Order: sequence, then structure tokens, then C-alpha cells
Amino acid sequence: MDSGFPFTQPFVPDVENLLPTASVDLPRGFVSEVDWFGLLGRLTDKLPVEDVNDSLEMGGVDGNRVCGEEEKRGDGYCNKMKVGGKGRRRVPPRVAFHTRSADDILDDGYRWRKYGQKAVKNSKHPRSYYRCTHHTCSVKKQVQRLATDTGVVVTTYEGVHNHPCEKMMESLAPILRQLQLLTRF
DNA sequence: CGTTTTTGACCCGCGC
DNA sequence: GCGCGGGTCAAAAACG
Repeated sequence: MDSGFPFTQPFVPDVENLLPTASVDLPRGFVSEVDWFGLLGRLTDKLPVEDVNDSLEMGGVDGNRVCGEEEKRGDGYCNKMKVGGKGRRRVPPRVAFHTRSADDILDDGYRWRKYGQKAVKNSKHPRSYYRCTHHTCSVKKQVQRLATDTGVVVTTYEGVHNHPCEKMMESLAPILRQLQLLTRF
């Protein structure tokens, strides 16, 4: 975890060729410097839309429990949610980044809570599942090592953050204060 | 003591 | 139906 913020240069992936499941080689040290907001925001505009054809859809999380519309889970998924007939929704964007790193946990500026880990077939290394800790946010990510090259960490993001990155706001705070002072006059 | 991680159980979709 | 692979839950443990 060597996240000296801010970094030297922003890393700008080629968005045009990222869809629908992208894979980008990201140099070590650049992880926090990706413009996730802009990137994923632009991605959602062009995402394929898939058909939803009944009232049971929405993720299929846990077959046992039934929750009403108000009890919608934090991640937006619900077992039995009435959505009233056919409709269309966008599938969440998935973007994968490759990073050559000895460290599995790459600091991307957001706070994550780990909720699972699974062994990966044909690989010594497990895959870890994380969810964004922000209560209104449903973004998930998976972290695993490449089976063919153990030195490479693959981080797959799913969804778009609906809140600002706290770390970025922190580093921006002094500048914002300055601006506020200056614009008083 | 609140938050996060660990870890086996559980669920679900898919191919046979 | 059954087994398998992948994803998630949730209780307990670990952590700060």
C-alpha cells in the first residue's frame, strides 16, 4: 500500500475499446489516478441494455428471504421486487484492470468491505470479493491474481459509484477552502 | 465497542 | 435430477 496521493500523471484508458468487459494494463502506482467517475460514467451511457421480463428479476441474491419494496437491500438487489411487467435496464459496467504488483490490495481511493473469498480453478491464489462501504453505493469489485502470471493482479470493478471519492475530496479540501475564501470578494 | 475479515454454508444457473 | 463452478450470506473471530 504505497499510495502517495496525489500521483504524478493521470492514467487515461482508451474508453472506446473497453466494452462490455474491459481489460487494461495499468502500471503500478497509477491505480488511484484513474478517473473512475469519468470513465465509468461514460461507460454507462453506452452500455448494452438488457430485457427484464417479469417482477422477480433483479439479481437473485438469496432464495430464502422475501423482502418488500421498502426493504430493498443496500446494493439495490431484491429477491421479489415488483417492477410491474416488462422493462429494460442497463447492466452494470464491468471493467477489469491488470496491475503488476506484489500487493493484492490496491488503493483506488474508495473504501471497501470484503464479503467473500473463493478458490480459483487452476490457480493457487484465491479470488476476493469486495463491496463499497458507502451505504448508498452498490459498486463491487473482485481481486485475483492471473493464473498464467502470478505477478499480475486483476481487479474487476462492477457498477458506478454514486458518491464522491472520500480520499479525493480530502486532498481537494484545502484547495476548495482557498477557493471559497477567494470568491468572497 | 463498532467495524472489518474470515470461512463454511448456502444459493443459483448451467451443462450433462 | 445431479454435480460443478461461481457468487453471496452471516456468525464468529479479529482488529483498532
